Amino acid sequence: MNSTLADRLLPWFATARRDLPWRKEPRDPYRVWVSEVMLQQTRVEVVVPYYRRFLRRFPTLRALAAAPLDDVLALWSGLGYYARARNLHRAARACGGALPSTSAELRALPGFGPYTAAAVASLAFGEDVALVDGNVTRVLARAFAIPGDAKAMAWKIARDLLPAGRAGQFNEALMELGAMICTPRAPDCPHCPIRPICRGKDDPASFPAARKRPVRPLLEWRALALTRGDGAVLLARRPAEALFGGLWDLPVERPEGIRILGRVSSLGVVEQTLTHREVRVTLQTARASGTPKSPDVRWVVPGGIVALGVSSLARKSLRRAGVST
DNA sequence: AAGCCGGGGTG
DNA sequence: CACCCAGGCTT
Repeated sequence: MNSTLADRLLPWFATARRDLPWRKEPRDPYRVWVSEVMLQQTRVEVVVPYYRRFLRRFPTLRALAAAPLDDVLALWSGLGYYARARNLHRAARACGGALPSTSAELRALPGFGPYTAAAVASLAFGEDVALVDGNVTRVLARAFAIPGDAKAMAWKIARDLLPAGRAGQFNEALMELGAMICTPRAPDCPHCPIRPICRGKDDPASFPAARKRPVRPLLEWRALALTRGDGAVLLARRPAEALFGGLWDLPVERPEGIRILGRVSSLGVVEQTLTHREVRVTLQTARASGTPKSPDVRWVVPGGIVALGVSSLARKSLRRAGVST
């Protein structure tokens, strides 16, 4: 008997499956969606606490659609890739109370690419549709010894292997295998359920082929921590299309309507390494007063920052300036 | 097809 | 320090 990959994978998954908050049965499409978006390029352990907070504040799609974008970004603060939050919010408002139930319709909503549309459709609506993420690419690249860039071939193989009527389980099992056994480094081949049919088991490090990374350019920014007598700090909203778009941050210069009192002093340098950028912020501080002219500039009192979207880098600068976040 | 978009855990 | 994570959007 020539047993298939699905035949080996599904029994293993039934016993090894992690208990994650978005796996509660019956699957709620909204919850599946939120988890899938948060999990884009983001590890499970990082997502879990964000997911719990998000669902507590926005328990339903309607609650999310009714909320202001700033509230959504506030709960996304620190998670990164903030376009995900903006698209999630846009899609919630666009889909009129309920998610569409097919991958083709989902694909038309903002933030739904090939992966997320297939994930929500198969996991929440039972559609027989394959998916490929970083885990699946790695698992299939090894299992079938795919040379070079394995992504496109992985999609073809995933479709070929998909067991009818069990797409959701199969997709989740494939990703779980990639996360728990067939890991990027030091995969646990001896305990792998598909080891007998894996072509890459003797050389897992060769698959998928390594991509070369471009060098990280250095961004040199300035930031001004202007504080008021009552402890408030002045924040400015970043342009939507910029890095950290739509989030609140320390201003680069003195905004219109603001007077600086006394002397400007240095707070040194704050740094943050991103995937494609190295950011170095030269930080200064001063006492100030006045009323900002732009609505995108605000005095934020201590404790008020929690209600705004703020990047991890901005949080570092605020901490350096002695502002509690 | 390639570049851009965060942040952090891990070897 | 390099690598990569339940990717999508833009050009």
